[in-house]
Order: sequence, then structure tokens, then C-alpha cells
Amino acid sequence: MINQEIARIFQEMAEFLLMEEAAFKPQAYEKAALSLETLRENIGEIYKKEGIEGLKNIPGVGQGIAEKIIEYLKTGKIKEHQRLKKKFPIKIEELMAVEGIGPKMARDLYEQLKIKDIKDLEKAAQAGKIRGLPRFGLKTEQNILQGIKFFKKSGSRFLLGEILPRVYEIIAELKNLKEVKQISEAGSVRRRQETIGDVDILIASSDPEKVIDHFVSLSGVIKIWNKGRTKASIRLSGEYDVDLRVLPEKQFGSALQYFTGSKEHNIVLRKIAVKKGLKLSEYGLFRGEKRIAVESEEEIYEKLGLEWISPEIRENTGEIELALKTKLPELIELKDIKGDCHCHSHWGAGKRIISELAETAIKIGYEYIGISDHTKFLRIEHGLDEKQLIQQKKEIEKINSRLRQGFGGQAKFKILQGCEANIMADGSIDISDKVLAKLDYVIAGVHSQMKMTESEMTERIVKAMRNPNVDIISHPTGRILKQRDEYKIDFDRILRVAKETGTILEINANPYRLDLNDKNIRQAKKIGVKMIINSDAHQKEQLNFMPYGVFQARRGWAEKKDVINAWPLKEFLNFIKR
DNA sequence: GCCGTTTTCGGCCCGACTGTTTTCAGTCG
Repeated sequence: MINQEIARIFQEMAEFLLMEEAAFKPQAYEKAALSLETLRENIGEIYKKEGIEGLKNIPGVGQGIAEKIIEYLKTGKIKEHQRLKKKFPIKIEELMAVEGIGPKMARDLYEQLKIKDIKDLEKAAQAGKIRGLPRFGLKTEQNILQGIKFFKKSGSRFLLGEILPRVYEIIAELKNLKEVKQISEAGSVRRRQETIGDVDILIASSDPEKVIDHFVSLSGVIKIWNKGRTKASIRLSGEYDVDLRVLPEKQFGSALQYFTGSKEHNIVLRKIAVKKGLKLSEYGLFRGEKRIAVESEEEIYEKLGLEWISPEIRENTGEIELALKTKLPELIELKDIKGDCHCHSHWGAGKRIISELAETAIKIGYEYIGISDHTKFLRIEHGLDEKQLIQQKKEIEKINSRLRQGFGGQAKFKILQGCEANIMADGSIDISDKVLAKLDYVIAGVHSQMKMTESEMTERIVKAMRNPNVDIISHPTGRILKQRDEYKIDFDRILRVAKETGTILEINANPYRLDLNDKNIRQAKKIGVKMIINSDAHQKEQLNFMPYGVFQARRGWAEKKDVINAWPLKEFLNFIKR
């Protein structure tokens, strides 16, 4: 996408300009880059429709940067960027990925040792050449080697789904201490980001020593990075790090606000504070020397003239502007979810776990569950054919009538029958329309031949959406976190056709998928395409993936009205095509 | 280079930590 390309160039220009010690320009370019990254409309379209004035309406884009955008649109490059690249022919992004290296150090390393990338850097450090440079020393050299080691084994981010359950356990255990007055996760975990670098936990206590002693002796600790008077860092057996900070009780609110971030969100809050003649930091909101808010986040936001903002949307992508006008969306909550429609019973593999899934769903408090097994094209998953689907339908009817008896004849809980059919390369579905029409709903998804061109893949999915029997598209972009990128698709077109045909897009709650992502969700909401949050459970325990889907939906600003399995079952069934 | 219910010029977010330094620049979150 062209927005991302230009954003990347501006980001790089910001780093180069820092190396040139330019004043204020770097921040300007960085701001423009960030703004383009989160921009939903295509920048080329904006220019075509509204010209340079349209570009200048983008926050952080003024005359100068608008002209550079136009230059890129017309010639495919930006002269100023070329000039900087020539002056600093280095892989700046790569070098800065090493912890402790920023633009200035990268510049010095290039100018004095001709270091252009990590390979050069490692060689120089190993040869002991870095320690002799001005403003560098032995310690810095060792830190660089350490940083390279970490960089190499990375993909060092972890899935929220891998980490959050453990965080809940740690919090529950620390809560048992009577010295712990308040406790919360902070940082990207609290914002429910898809992936997490490290975990931040905050505690309010008057006896930090005791709390920290307990913290570093938690089960599963394999390394203690540091243990201070009010903070400590540990590495857990999953190879991820947890930082703890212990604060005086009174400071908990401002510290929680500060350490939750995001950085971009906090920067804007601090600017708002400055404008009001105040100062915001982790120690509180101040007017001069006087602390006017500190104990709770609500208090801080209120004194800044804002509604309290849910952590999931604290990304400075428009939430602050809405909070100023008290117009924040009412984000969907887990308790709004009335049922789960993407659950596999592995019926074709001879398992009969439908009633177990139903029991689990009843325990969760759902009003219905939808069984949607794979279909015949996916042999390896024991996909069902037409005949098996009809047999399964009969069994589900039987279980449903038994359930009704259990509830004294009342239909308090219902099992629906769907399927997760395959969208073939040509866009057709691997189950006959006649049988599809007999099911309560039909999910269709791409499970093969994922390396098509953008137009091929888009047309494939569009054709499936135009099938009147297809209600829902599962994991619409196909990405698997840390493993595989999304398919090449024209998501705008998918959205337009979804809107036109009334097709529902899935928010797949599996922590490895989380597909749609937050940006997709915001786009869908804006266009008015409805979504459904499904666990994609392959065993009954995985029905508990649902919260991750809800977090993702919240990160995409989705409300109850946008998500059909937050509606009463009757409305849901009325909405789908049949 | 951007931006404006204090400004079209003069501002531009905050604090801790680290390593290298005798007072601070660079990096990070």
C-alpha cells in the first residue's frame, strides 16, 4: 500500500535528519509518517480528488511534506530522501533494531568505521574496534554484542494469547500478599496488543521490599535481571521478561496511566496538559508545584477535560479528539457475546463432541453455539461431504430436543449447524448449494492456494461472497501471526462487496490469527459491514479464545451494533441471507 | 517542517538510565 511506502520513507528521513542534527524537522517527518501509517484512505486517491489541499488536511502534513508526497506519487521517489541515503548509505532500520543504538550512534559508527549493517557491526564489535571511539567504551561494545544476540534470536515478541493467562496468574498470586494494595498489568499487555515485547506490572504498596522479594521468587523465574528497591525484572520460563514497579499507593493512577501508554497517546496528553498550563508525568498532573490529580486515571483524564479512554484504543488514532468531545464509541464487551459460531466438532474424524461443546458453551453463559466443521476439500481435516452434513444435521436436531427437555421444554440454548466450507481457487464452494441451503448458516474460507496475485485472490473471495448461501467469511485476510503474512487482497473491494451482499466478516479470536486486525475492523465499521467474533475452537477448551477476539474488536473500535453475535439470536438469524 | 480559543512567528513532551564524562548526550519507553 502506497501510504505505508511513503510512511516508511518519511520515517527513514526522520532518522537521517536526526543524524544531521536538524532541529525539529525529524519530529515533523516522524509525525507525518505515523499519520500516514494510520490513514485509512489511499493517499493517491486523496490527491486525485482534493489535490494538495486534501493532503494538507492530513495531520502533520503541511506545504513541504505535501509537496514531497506529490513528488513521490509522480516520480516514485523523493529527491531529499535520495540525498540523505547517499550521505548515509546504511541500513538504518536494521542498525537501530539493536537495543541501545539510535541515529547518532549509527552515524558515528558509519563515519568512523564504515559500519553499514548488523554484519559490519558485529565484526567491528568482536574485533574490539568500537571501544576506542570517542564517547564509546568497553561497556558500550559489550552492550552492542548483547543487543545483536537478542536481535538475532528475535521475533522476540510474544503473542498476547501466550502471555496473558500467565499474567493473570502472577497477578492473582501477588494479590494474596496483604502488602499489595493495588495491582494491574500495564503497557502493551493492558492495551491488549496482538504481540507483546515484555510484560509490565504495577503494584501500589507501602512495603516494596516484601513485594519484590515475593516477585523474584515466583515459580517459573529462570533469571533475575535486576532487583532494586522499588522495581525488579525477571525472565520467566517462557523466555519472556516481566518488569515490576512498586509505587506509593497515592501514585498508582498517574503511574498506571503513564506506563499503559501508548507513547503516542501519552505525548498528546502531555501536550494538552501544557496547553492548560499543567504538566503530566508518571508522578501526577501538576499545576506548578501543586499536584492536582494522581490517584486514579479517571481523575487525570477528567482534569485534562477528557473522557476516560479504554486502554485498547490508547494509540492516538483519533480517540483523544473524541474523548475531548465526549463522543467515544461504546466498545463491545465480552459479556455482550451471546454465542460462538465457528467451532469444530471433528465429526468427520469420527468424534462426537458436539454435546461437550454445547455444555461448555452453556457454562460460559452463551445462548447458542454453531457447529461449523470443515468440508470435504480439506481431506486432511476430515472435512464433511454433503451426506455427512445431512447426517450431522439429524444428530444436532436430536441433541437440541434433548436440551429442550433438560430445560423443561424451553429453548434456552440452541445448537446451530453451519460449516466452514472451502473457497476454491476459482471462487466456487466445495459443497453443493442444495445442501448449503439446508444449514442454519454457512462460513466460507480460503484454506489453499494462498499465493495468488492480488486481483485473483480478491476476485476469488468476491465470487464466494456473491454466493447467496455464503453468510460469513472466516479469517478474511489469512495471516498467521509470526508465521505468515496476509494474502494479497484488495481489502477495500472486499468491504464494498461485503456491504453490497450483506456478507459478514469474521473476527477470528484464535490468538495466532486475530484476523481481521484492528485496522480492518475500523474500516469495516466505518463502511457498515457487520462482523462476527468467533473462537475457531478445535477443542472445547478453545472456546475460551473468545476474549482475544473481543479485545481485537475493541482495538478496532467495534461496538455491539457492529457485531452480530452480540445481538439476540433472532436478529442474527434474520440478518444473514437465508 | 508543522501549527495556532494566548501566536502567521516562535514555539515544539517527560523523565530515567547509562556510559561516558567532570556536566551531559544519547537512548528508551
